[in-house]
Amino acid sequence: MPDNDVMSPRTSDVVPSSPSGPAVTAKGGLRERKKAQTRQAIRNAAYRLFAEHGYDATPVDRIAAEADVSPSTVFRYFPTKEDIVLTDEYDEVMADMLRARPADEAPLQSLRHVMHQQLGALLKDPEGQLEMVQREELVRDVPAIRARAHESMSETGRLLGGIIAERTGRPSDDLEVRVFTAAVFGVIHEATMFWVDHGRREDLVPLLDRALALLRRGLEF
Amino acid sequence: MPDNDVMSPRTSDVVPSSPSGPAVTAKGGLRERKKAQTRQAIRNAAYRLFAEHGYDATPVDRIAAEADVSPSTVFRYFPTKEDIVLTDEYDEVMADMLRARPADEAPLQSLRHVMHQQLGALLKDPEGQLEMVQREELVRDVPAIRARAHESMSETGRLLGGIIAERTGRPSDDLEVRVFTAAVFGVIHEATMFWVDHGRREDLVPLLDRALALLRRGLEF
DNA sequence: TCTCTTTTAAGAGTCACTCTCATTTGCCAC
DNA sequence: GTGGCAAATGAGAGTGACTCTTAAAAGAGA
Repeated sequence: MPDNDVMSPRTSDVVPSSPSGPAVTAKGGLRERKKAQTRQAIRNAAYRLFAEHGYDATPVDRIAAEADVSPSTVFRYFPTKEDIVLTDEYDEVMADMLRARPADEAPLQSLRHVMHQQLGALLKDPEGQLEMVQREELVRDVPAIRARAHESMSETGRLLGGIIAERTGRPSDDLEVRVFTAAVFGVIHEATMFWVDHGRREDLVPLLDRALALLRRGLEF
Repeated sequence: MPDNDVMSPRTSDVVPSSPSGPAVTAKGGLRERKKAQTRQAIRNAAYRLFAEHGYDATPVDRIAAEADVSPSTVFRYFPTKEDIVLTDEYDEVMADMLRARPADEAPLQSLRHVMHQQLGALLKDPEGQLEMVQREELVRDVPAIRARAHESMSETGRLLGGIIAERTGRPSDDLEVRVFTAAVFGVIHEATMFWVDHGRREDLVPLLDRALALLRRGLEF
């Protein structure tokens, strides 16, 4: 009786090697390609239907039908309906970016650079930009998704916090480190929400910089 | 056809006047007393069962039976199962505390004082202390509750942010104000989780002070 | 005691999610 | 190619949170 574990590729088939996978099967096989394809089909169908009818008014069965798979397959790829929206495929990428920063850089600066890189990559192609916008609008509008997005941010924070702890020679669940990442990611999320709330009329990057600058000056305003 | 709106008393029958209510019915009637009583019965039953069998393994029907009410009544009092745990009855209290602070005090200091007051009141009687500990452990252990707790924190932040915005003469959804409250409440939540994670062996108040001090010095550590 | 209104219980229905099992399908010798 | 193997899928039943409707019960006030 084999455990099914189709999910969490954590990266599309562009990135060559994943440091987490236990020397898994090759990535060019027909099987792998079909999986990625199915995953994307489900996600596309979901985004389309969410945009048209709204999140709550779109049953998973409907998404399955639209993506031409069975409902059980949807749940095999995404543990919950929310997860269709909330990819955290970027976590490992950001972790690598952070590890690449000079060890003596102030943590706040390191994270600022990582954010810049990450956003730069994301906003480069219109594809990724559109998906980000759709996702953030769902985060704004759907309470269940917003709550999960927060949680997801916390996890990212914990991951990157571990790296910073290591770099500064502190225990991995040091209070200061945890508080630091909580503050930074909470602030990033809030600035992003501000951006979405205001119809994305200003550029996101300067908004993030303002937010992080406020943090750096000890929240004096 | 009257809309049922039993829920959200937002305060037990101790506090005399609520600034939000539209001059509602008196608070000493038998009806009101029974409502408060039912609400508490449900909550007590829930906490007892959660402690004994775990959150996920406790169906709402079971809670209803234990509290001797029908399942529909449970949902009339608490919109979701999570809400049985996540009271935000303290929000308005904290808002009043914040309004009572001197207008020229630094916002970070004001919130620090409010937290101290609030925690002081909460930890005074063993009743409230126990309920807080139970709640925070559920927040730690149950992802759904943790996510909602985060959300709830954000709402509190938005409420108090409005007061701070007013005080500093800024628009109510000013970026700086939003980032400020996001940082402060994110940090408070993280420090509280740290406290719970470490078995509550240290006092919470000093931990919060360390966390807020880190914020004040611009996250340098 | 008699109304009026609020609160409750009961029950049917929807939907997210889980588990199991039989069928299909890409994979890999041979 | 072909046959065996493991992985992926589909189908269906089951659980549990939550919604909505309706009729009975119970407090408030005359």
